[in-house]
This record gives sequence, structure tokens and C-alpha cells, in this order.
Amino acid sequence: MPERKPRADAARNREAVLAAADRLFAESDSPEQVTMAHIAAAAGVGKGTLFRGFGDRPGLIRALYEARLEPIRQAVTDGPHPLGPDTPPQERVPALLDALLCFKLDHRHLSLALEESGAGNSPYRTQHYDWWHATLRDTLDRLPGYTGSDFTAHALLAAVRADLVDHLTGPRNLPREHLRAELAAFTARILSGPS
Amino acid sequence: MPERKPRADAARNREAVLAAADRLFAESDSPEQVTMAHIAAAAGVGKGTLFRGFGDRPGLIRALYEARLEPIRQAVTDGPHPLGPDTPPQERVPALLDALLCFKLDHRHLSLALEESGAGNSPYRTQHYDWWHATLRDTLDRLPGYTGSDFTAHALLAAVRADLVDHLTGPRNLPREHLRAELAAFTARILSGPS
DNA sequence: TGCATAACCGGACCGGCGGTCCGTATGTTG
DNA sequence: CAACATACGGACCGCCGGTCCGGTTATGCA
Repeated sequence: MPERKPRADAARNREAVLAAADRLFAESDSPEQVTMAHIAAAAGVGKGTLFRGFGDRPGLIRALYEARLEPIRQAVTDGPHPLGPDTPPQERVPALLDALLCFKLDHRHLSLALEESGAGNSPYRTQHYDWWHATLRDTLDRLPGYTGSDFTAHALLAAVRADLVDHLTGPRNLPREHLRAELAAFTARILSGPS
Repeated sequence: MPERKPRADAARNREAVLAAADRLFAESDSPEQVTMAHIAAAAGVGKGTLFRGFGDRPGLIRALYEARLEPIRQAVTDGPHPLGPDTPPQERVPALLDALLCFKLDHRHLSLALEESGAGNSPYRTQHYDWWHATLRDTLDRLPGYTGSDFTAHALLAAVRADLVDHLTGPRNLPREHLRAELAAFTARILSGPS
């Protein structure tokens, strides 16, 4: 009874909006240049449709982000080695962080938009952050005798914040593979330290 | 010839604006609620004065932040143990991070306002970030045989990002001393790992 | 001390943004 | 095919950062 089938055009419009937003974010120089009116126009839709379907701007960005992240989420929750839950922690932690880093490199502006802290919606009050944190913490906890996993998980996730990634690969022109290597080295140091 | 003495009332107004902004940020729930018009009104000054004196909103926030941070900066560049330059790296790195963490705890909303990434001004394109990073990196480089100091410095600074600190001490109510201890443990793990 | 001048003040004003609202159009169901 | 519910869309609103210029006031010189 709670679920009512949405109208067909509504579903189509929803997809059109997400596709338009994705394109606009990818093409823009800065996420703030992508306004709700722009997205609506690019999707051939009125502004009202955007706000009815997604609530507000952060809501739209979140929906888009989570849609694009879904494959990785799948791979982590029940995928094969090295992201899946059967991977031993020493391998899985770096794999998780590397996957997240690559995702942010591939969706730079979208990730930047998401992490823009506006008003009460910090990047830490999102569903997917909690999920990443819990996954990482639980994996760390599988390391025998490891302590401080909660804070460590936060700190590791902070090392791949979108704006930091953007800063390192942007003006300083650090190549993608270099950054991945640096992150891997950093992670290794965390895992092999005293527990 | 480049330096002209500013008028006395201009200097007074500048201080009044900084004081008003400091108070408003401290009292507000969220940094975005503090508008330029509010600051101007609280300082008994017109909006034009704000923009002439500080350029724009980020400029005002930066000026305020750097003014409040100045004592710590002094203590780091030529102060005594444990922040000063004569401290051995194993002690100085945690001391630097702890000082920064405490500062962000004491100036929570101001720090949040500063790190809000708007348009082209990411928190990483500020003078003081470069300074913190360089200081931390150089200190890490004094550790014999340490590699990857550049990225490590970024990652350590990311662990004390204002919004993360806010998130941990806010809803989750983690006491100040707990967080400091967690950060210290994390830092220690970094320093004692394989180089 | 008084005047001429440049520096500074301040609030009316502007463009643009996120978000709302309601008359209209369209898909859906019996 | 009719009648209803649902979604559409763009005019509209309030607010904010930032600009501008006529009026004011400190300052340097005579």
C-alpha cells in the first residue's frame, strides 16, 4: 500500500534530469556554475519537476552520486576479490580506498559538488558516507588486535576528499597513477603500524 | 612610497568588523547564516566598507582566520618546545596537529566557514594551508629515511578538517580529550610505520 | 587655525540563485 | 471514452553577495 507505481513520464523525466546533470557537471569548470535552472533547461523540463523529484539541490546531487556509485557499492557488498567481503583485510582496505579514489577522479566535479558543505548538510551526514565508514571500520576491525578503527576509517576517507584529490591532480598536475601509489603507500603505513 | 598610512577611522572600522564577525560566527548555528549584511550591521558599518576592506566574503573570513591563528603561527615559527622548530620531529608532528585540532575546536564555526569550498576558492588554495603543509612536510622530512612526506602531510591535515572535527564532536558527542587522543594515536602510527 | 583635497563611508541598488505555487496538460483506470 | 489523479512548467518570491556614487570626514599644508 505504501508503494504506488509512478507515472511513466515521471520516470523518463527523472532519468533525463540525471543524465543532463551528469553532463553539465562533467563539462563545467566549477560545480557552482551548474544551477538548477540550467539542469532543468538541459533536460527539457521545468524547474518544478526538479524540486518535486529530488527535494532540493543537495538531494539531486546525492541522487546522482549514489546512482553512479551503485556499481562500486555492489562490488563491495557482494562482489569478487579484491573489493568483495571475502578479501582479507590487508588487501581489502587499500582496494576500497583505491576504488573510491578512482571514482572521485572519474567524477571529479560531481564529487566536488557533493562534498560542498552547505548549511546543515555536511558531507558527513550522508547515507553513503556512513556506509563507507562502516565498511572500512569493520574491515579494519578484522585485523587482529587493531585499535582505533573508527577514527582511522574517518582519517583514511578524509585522505581521498574530493577537493584534496582535485587540488593534487589539478594545479600540481600529479598524474593519476602517482596519486594512487601515494595513497597505497600511505595506507600500507597505517596497516603495518603498531596496533 | 608603496605604504600609505591608512586613516584612523578605517583602521578602527576594520577591527570592529573583525570583532563583530568573530562574535557572529561563534553565536551562529551555521556559518552560512552569517551574512555580510549582518556583519556590517553588527559592526555599525555599511556593507561597502566590508567589501572595500576585505574584497569579498572569503577574503573577510580568511583575514579573520589568519588573525586568530597568528599566535599559533608565531609559536610554530620561533617558539619554544614543543611547537617550535627546535623540537625533534617525532614530538613536533603530533604537537602541530594537536595545536591545529584544538584551534579548530575553539573556533569551530569560523573554521567551518573558511573551509567551505565555494567556486574557485577551495580550502587548499589558501596561503595558510600552504604554510601548514610545508611546515609539516619539512618536519616529516627530518625523520631519517622517511618517504612520501608530501602526501602524508596532506593526509594528516585532512584528518583535522573542520567539518570532520565538527561531525565527530557534534552529534556523536565525542569529548574533546578523546578526539585528541585518537588523533595522537593515529599520528603515532604514521610516524612509526615503515619508511 | 582654517581650508582644500583625497580618502572613506554607507545604504540604495542590481543580477542571479534556490525554492514555491498553481493553472494546465497528460497519463491512467474502469 | 470519460473522469480523475498526477505530474508539468514557468512566473514569481525572498535573499544574498557584490557594486556604485553622492555625501561625509580625517588629514596635510599654508
